[in-house]
Amino acid sequence: MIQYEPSKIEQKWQTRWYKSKAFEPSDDKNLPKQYILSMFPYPSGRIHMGHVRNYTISDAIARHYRQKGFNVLHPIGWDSFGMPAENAAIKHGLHPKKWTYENIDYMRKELASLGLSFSREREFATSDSLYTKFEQEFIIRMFEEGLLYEKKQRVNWCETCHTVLANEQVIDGRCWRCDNEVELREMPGFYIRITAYAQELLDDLKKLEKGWPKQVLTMQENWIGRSEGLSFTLLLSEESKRKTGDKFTGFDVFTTRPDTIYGVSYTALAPEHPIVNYLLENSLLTHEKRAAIKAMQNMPERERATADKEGVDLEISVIHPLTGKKIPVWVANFVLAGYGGGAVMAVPAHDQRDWEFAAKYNLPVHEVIASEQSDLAREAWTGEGTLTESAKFTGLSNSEAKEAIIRHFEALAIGKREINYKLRDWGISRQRYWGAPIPFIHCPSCGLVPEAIENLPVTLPDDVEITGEGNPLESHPTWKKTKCPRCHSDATRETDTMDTFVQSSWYFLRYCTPNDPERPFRREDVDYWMSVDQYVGGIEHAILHLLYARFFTKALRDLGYINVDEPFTNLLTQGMVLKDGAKMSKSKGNTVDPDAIIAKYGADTARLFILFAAPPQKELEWNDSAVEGAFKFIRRLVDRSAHVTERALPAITHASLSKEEKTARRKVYEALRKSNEIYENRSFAFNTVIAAAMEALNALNAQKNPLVWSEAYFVLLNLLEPVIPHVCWELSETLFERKNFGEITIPEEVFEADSIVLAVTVNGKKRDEIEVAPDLSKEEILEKAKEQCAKWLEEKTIVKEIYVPGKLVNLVVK
RNA sequence: GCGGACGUGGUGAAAUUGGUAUACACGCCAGACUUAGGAUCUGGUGCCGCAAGGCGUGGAGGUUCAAGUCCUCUCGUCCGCACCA
Repeated sequence: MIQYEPSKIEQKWQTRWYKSKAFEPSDDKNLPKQYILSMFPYPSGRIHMGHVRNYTISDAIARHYRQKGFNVLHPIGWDSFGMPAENAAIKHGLHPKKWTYENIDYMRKELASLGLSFSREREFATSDSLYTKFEQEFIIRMFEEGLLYEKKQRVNWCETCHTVLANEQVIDGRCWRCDNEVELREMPGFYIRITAYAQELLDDLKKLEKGWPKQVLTMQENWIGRSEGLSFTLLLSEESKRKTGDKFTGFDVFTTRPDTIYGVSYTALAPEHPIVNYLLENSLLTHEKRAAIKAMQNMPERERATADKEGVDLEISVIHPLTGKKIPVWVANFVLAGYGGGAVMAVPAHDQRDWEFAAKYNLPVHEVIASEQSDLAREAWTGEGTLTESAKFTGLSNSEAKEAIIRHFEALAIGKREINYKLRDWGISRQRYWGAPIPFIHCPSCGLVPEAIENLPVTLPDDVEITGEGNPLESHPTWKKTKCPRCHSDATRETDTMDTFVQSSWYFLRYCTPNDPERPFRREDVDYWMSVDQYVGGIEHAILHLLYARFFTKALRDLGYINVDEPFTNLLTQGMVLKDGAKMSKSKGNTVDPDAIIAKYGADTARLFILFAAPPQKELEWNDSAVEGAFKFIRRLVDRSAHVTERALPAITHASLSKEEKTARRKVYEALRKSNEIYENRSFAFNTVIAAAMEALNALNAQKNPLVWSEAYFVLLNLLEPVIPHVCWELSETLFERKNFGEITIPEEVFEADSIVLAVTVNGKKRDEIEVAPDLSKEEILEKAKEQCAKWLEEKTIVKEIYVPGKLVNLVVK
């Protein structure tokens, strides 16, 4: 028996690949290309099984395309800014930079031990100052084009820790670290105007329909949340105008149900609405009412969603734009400040929220859409119907009325058709040290000024102490002190750093030109490599990262940097790795350490198991004995290679072979055909290719022909190389001097059998099988089928005979 | 509530897209070799039944010569969004 020692083979090939730069793409831009990309990792310290799965999938795809003669870019890098580095600094007293770069060095070795065919020359970390430099340049260009702006925002603030907290860091209204109650605070921050691209981001989802999972497209569509309707102004009544000091004439509302306009019985403002604030500040409400409104304002938006409907009558009124009647104005906790002007027209009869609010505060309900199924005593009627009590629109169906009423408003110039999006602008400010500094300067005379391009990058100071309390850039003695690039007077640097999603929004472009110190990338390289042909990563990035990256690509296009509309043509969202039915996690203690698996069985076994146990899109349940099974298959593959006698693809006269030999040959080429198919149709169902290869090996065992064995190894090592590369390179080198890596033609004769087996079914139920010559006539086949199934045909009349060539015969009897 | 994905043996999963359901693997059972086996090899393994046979892709209907696959309804699991006017 030939020994299979994975550690020896794997080390040998990993070293050879590294030394020979085997996986660097060619500069020849005439070659057909494939850009295969996995989502880059955060350098948390050690790789986990999710990484192994992610990179094994993309590696198999990359290796396949290399064999097919493509120029393949399969890069790796590090998403290396972020909070865990600061947390480690607080906990272990390590500098975030040291911690991060040590982790990168360790994880790079771990990934190498998997035999991944990454380009080494294009690797970078997003915390490299060169990367920061170009990113800051992009941000400044966006500012110049109005795509970046500064405004005040309400944020979660922890007074004891002296920092802003992300929503995920607020647990039951308290700080995750010190347990102090979090307060909402208005703070200035930088925002990227992603909403300017809402329509294009929505429209271009169509371009991705072929290559992206439907689920992700739907999630993005919902997130962008386009809705079409009518926007108009509700004017304050004369006495209300006076009451609010003539500061306001009215407010805008947006509705998707203009057909219900005659059913408006009150209106409601968000607690943050300027009119509400005016009433509060000028003590125009009772003490109780003011307290109630303040309580609403202090409740975070996420909590309001689950809270009961609450409101306060503001004791002012507006005029209905069509009827001229007075309508009371309330403040309500369910009205969102950031959407549709922060105010709604309320139609309790035809909107469930409005109905609940009206029920609670005893407000009138006017039915204007009639339907037999409607029961307004129980709930609002939101379905179709006919308009009633709607002046000249009475009698129209509500879908006709929508259009008619919008046109009516436009004709009178008192309202207009409007499109609203749920998508909000992207707040990128983080009061954190370990991130890319936002390259702006606050000048007492010039205001907000971008840093001069020639001064970039604005880098982080190394001499900081990370305590977790406050932003170290803020407390650093000198860092933020600078000169205004415009007037050269003393000025202060912005101390916030950028959200790490900014870095991951353009890293795929940086890979196109290997580590150019002069520019972010070369235009011609991007033109050649982009878009990414296959992107592989977790479903958890379905919205944020994938939406931001799509936006960034479009924005950089419009800034003149690139000529690409969509960054990722095809997307594969891999399933999670589970153990005992739950996601592997340290806290659950159900992790399997990739290093230990590689040490015990080798990388090829780990890769084989991961690709065989489930299709890549599905969840993968870890199974120790199935890992063992994968190892045994490789060992058997190595062992049986002793049957190979030829050093090249042998010529075989198919007709001269025995039945078993023919079957073995057929199975081998079926596996090859399957392999080609899964890449072409982008299903990447490696599990079926591996199963086909196992079937072929089983069929080979039933015969002894050395030529058949030789041919089989020539083919099987070719198609298994993407999955178990080390052992395939080893065997291929020894047996065929690697001449079998490349395109292999499938001889069609192997699929032509001497005889074929047809199923015979009676009334669709399988009763027997017949073996016939492939060229036998339909009549003879039917005759034979009837003969063999005579038992089932006794005392019956055949009413129909169906013959599906190569498949079956169906006899329909009565 | 809205949207999406998915329900196939004891388990992970196949099924050329309407044509022989359960390939391949794990597990289990039996046997061979062996001092031994948690190694290796061989065979068996959907369910009920002694058998003939019957029943089987979450459930109920339907279309069809033929349905895991198409249609309608329904139950269940998972995921995303969630007071978006």
